[in-house]
Amino acid sequence: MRNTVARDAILEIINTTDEALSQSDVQAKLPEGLCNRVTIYRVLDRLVDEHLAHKITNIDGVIKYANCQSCTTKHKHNHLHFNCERCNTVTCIEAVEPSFKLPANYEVKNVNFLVSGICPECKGN
Amino acid sequence: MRNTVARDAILEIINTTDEALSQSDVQAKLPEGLCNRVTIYRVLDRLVDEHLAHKITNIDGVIKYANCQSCTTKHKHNHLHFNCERCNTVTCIEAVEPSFKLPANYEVKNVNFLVSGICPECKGN
DNA sequence: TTTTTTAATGCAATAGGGTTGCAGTTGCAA
DNA sequence: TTGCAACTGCAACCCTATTGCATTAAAAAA
Ligand SMILES: [Mn+2]
Ligand SMILES: [Mn+2]
Ligand SMILES: [Zn+2]
Ligand SMILES: [Zn+2]
Repeated sequence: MRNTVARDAILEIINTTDEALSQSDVQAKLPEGLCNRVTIYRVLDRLVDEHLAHKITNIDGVIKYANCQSCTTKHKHNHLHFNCERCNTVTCIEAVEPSFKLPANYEVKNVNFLVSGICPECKGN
Repeated sequence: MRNTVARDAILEIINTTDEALSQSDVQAKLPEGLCNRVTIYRVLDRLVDEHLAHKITNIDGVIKYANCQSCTTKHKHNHLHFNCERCNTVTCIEAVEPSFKLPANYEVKNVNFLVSGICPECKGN
């Protein structure tokens, strides 16, 4: 993958933000006019292909992206994601991996565990 | 809630289908022209309000609806949902409730556990 | 350094799921 | 039977996301 201005800027944002970001979230953080909005969609998808970011489908159907902690050869993201209804953020709860056991013959390829409610920050205010 | 033709038909479909349905899935099962597509959206939402159906956000962001087994005063749906990538269905796995424990001060209001992969039917074929 | 290759981008159009405002209709309680 | 709020149809709209194609620009090759 080529090292472009858009890629650098977007990866930097993903890596320095502690909440999952949608395309429009990323756009809001990018310098005005750095790149086209379609490019953001494409770069984010490429970062997923490169195992540098992972996708989360929020409860409202919007796709959010967050950096990968340690995915080299393949993605592994069974951790929980929390969507705060008040501040409307989605955060990776890396420490929590829900356990479950499917009946026989189900082949699991991908997991999207999303819990929504009120986050500690909003709770305290 | 009033007893309308659309409500009756849609509730019947939801209750006799063993997979979660989107608005367009419901529309495809309804007799041509029985009601407007907007009505389907509105009826489905009303069924959720009445605790007769629950919502699931699929991995692709599309909202699906399935009947409630036993929700009277409030919804309780911590069970797993499985999305088959091959036959593109979403099914309630009522028997499986993933266990997890959030750090302190998170208030959970809603849960959306979605696992995607290959279902037993598709696996066998 | 210059040339070449092709990945990456911008732009405009398009798709698809879902919502909204409002006028007209209808279930059902009185 | 009547009155009215709940429900519906329709058209317009919103939002997220994708696609086709011409152009640009990394970075490999010369
Ligand atoms: Mn995550
Ligand atoms: Mn369910
Ligand atoms: Zn919050
Ligand atoms: Zn299947």
